[in-house]
Amino acid sequence: MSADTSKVPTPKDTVKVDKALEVFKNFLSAHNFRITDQRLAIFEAAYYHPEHYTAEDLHDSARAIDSSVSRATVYRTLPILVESNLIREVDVGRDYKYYMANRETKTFQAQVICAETDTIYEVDAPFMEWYGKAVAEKLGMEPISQRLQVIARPKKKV
Amino acid sequence: MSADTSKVPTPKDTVKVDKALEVFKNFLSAHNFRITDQRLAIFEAAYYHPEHYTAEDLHDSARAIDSSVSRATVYRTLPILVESNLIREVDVGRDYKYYMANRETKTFQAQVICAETDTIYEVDAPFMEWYGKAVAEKLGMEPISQRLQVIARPKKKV
DNA sequence: TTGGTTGCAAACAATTTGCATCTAA
DNA sequence: TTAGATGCAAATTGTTTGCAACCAA
Repeated sequence: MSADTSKVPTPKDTVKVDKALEVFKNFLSAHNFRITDQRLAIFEAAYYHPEHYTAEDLHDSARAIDSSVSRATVYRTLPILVESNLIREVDVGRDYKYYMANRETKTFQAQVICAETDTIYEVDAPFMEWYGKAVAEKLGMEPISQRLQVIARPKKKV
Repeated sequence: MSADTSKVPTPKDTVKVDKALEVFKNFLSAHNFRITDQRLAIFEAAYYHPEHYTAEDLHDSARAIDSSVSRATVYRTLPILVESNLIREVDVGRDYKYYMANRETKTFQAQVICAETDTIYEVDAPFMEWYGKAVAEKLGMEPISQRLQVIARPKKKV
């Protein structure tokens, strides 16, 4: 998350932080959206939040940075963050949505949801991109996005 | 769907209809649930409904059979139908759920959702069973269920 | 100055639930 | 007879929206 206070941030950290923040600011400007304290607080909370989080989680985290952030503004800012590709939505079929930072997106990822702990794991699933394309192909279509989700339980040790 | 009215139902049709109904009635009895007119109407509407449908769609269809069926009873009966494996839930990430009859389930099916028409297509995806297992395996888990969904658009004709 | 933003509270929409009444077994 | 079912309407819950006050550009 935020820099370890026990030492000065490394140049590398600074560069990374600035890059994402810059992307966000540029995105706002490019769309004639204003750069407000609330949006910056939500960005910081959203981009550096570890693991998956709900809108409510994000509301809490953003308030810790700027207590004036309202729930409505969180909900209004989430689509902007998703659109700018800084975070992504992870819908696992609950009645609320999860989000997570897009810090270092590599290959396609599937979600494995543990039925016992409800934890959501992101797992590399490199073949999916191709396989989803093959499935869509059967209907003469091309994929825009896809998701593979596996509800699973821990294997019993033998 | 229902028998062609231009001819007498074949013995085969009759057997199929009776079988599903019997499964439902047996399921109810086995769980000490009562066999009511409303549940029978909902079963019939749910099991013979073509394609995917929402709870609201089902409510309409069931009312056409028995006008006394309330929305609450539809919602209360859906889990029973899913549990008895006569229908299955198809969650495509909207704010309401879809259902569809489990008439002849063969291999694993993926959903392809057309971004232009919103139509949901069920497509055989025989490898998924194995692939989902492989993905869960990476975490030392075994799959309980899985879903592959592809949002797609029609390919442009060249 | 002014058009985009905000917080608040009310509005929404799908689904669930409390309760008095009904009914299958 | 009686435990389970039903319809109705109210409640729930995550999310959206109208609006007057605000404020970034």
